[in-house]
Amino acid sequence: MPTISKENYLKSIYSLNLTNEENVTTSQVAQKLEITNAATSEMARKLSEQGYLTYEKYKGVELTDKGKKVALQIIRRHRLWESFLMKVLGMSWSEVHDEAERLEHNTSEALINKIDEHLDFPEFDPHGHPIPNKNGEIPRVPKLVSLVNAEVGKKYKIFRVADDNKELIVYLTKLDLILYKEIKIVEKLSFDNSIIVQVNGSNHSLSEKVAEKVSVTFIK
Amino acid sequence: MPTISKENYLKSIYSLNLTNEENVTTSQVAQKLEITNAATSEMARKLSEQGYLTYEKYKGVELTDKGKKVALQIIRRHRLWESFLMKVLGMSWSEVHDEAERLEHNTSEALINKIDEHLDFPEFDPHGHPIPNKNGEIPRVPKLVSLVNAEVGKKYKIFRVADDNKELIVYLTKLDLILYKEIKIVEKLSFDNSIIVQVNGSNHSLSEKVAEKVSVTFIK
DNA sequence: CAATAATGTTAAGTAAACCTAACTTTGTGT
DNA sequence: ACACAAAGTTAGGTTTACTTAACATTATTG
Repeated sequence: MPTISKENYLKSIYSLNLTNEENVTTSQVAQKLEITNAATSEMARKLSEQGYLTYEKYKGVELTDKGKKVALQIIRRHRLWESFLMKVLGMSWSEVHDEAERLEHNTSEALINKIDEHLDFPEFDPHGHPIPNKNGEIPRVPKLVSLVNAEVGKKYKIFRVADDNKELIVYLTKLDLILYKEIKIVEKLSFDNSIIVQVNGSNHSLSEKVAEKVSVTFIK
Repeated sequence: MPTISKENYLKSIYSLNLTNEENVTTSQVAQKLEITNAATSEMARKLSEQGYLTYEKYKGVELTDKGKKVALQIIRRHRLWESFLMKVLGMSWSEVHDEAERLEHNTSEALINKIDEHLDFPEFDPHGHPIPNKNGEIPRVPKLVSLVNAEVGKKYKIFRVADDNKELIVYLTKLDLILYKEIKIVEKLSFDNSIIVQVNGSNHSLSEKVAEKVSVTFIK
């Protein structure tokens, strides 16, 4: 069993890999985990010794099947906990990420499977991220567009919101920009890349920073 | 905030203190936590430096109000988690202790209060232990007798079973010696201090070791 | 294409929480 | 009461996961 710290490295590498063309670098991981590059280099060496990833100095890391398996397990736990805390215990969208971040490392297979069952095996978490099943298989996700690339005049449904920023989520909730909400792109302002969207009949301006964190699916 | 390790020391000291006449000694704590006396002595020094307890060399430790507060908080989390895992997620009596042992250190105030509310503020956990409330107040417990001291011919209700031994709980469950079950003391064998009890009309012999772990209330 | 900036690594040090082994204090039995 | 056993403490060592500072490699750019 990897330690909590190692689980966090593997999880970070997995998710960085999804948005990376190239190999994940040690400093990307360091930034994500808010630790020094030095710590990451050292851990990369250890994790590769233990077969969780391959590591070439100055070239970055890549998860092995063994490493991916652990990462997917942690991601599964995280997303199921988030779902459970919201749906069963009524915690708020903005609270659940931090809570799940701790619980995910302290949850047995038996417990997480009970939670999965209790929720009737959900495919997506409250932020729109797919939940790996018992075997680490990930549900198919519809074609997503980042809100920054959405087209003016078209309608979209909010499908995913980054879950790692509490304030962002509080802000979006306040605007009723919640999951599965339908929105229309009213205007895009090229001088600052902000976007004006229509929600519930009223318009809101979103900065580029915010729009980057929201993914949508096109609806006719 | 104390570390997980420190939380465990404080919790152990608190519960040892309940059954102790004298001060809790470092080696009692060491035994309970399955670590060496050396580690416990050192930790006693640190915890007293930090104001969680008073420590006099060779004389043992005593929790301060600050230390008691932490201990009660952890105990509250433990017992609420146990209740929740059984009642809401259908985990078994024997599974929940170990699970709660991990979760108790990774649960925010907000979450534990949601759980408390979801369970409608229970007073006792599935093993019969009282659950401290938000303010650390402990519900009144009826007069309990250890099963080893129960009297032949009288009837009792099972009120508490030690939760720290999985096998014991599996064993008792198999005999249907579960919480709130009514039993009758049929016989006590003085040569080995074993006890024969009647449950659901049939008799079972319990060793002294087992009987020690069960507390009962007298019923007329 | 060489200088320099940026990125990444190594070495040495720290804190927490343990360990073993040696030592000290306390309790017990005759 | 005093010798010895039991209980408790201290000293020194280990592992994990970090840190800072110095060093090495790779990328950029003038």
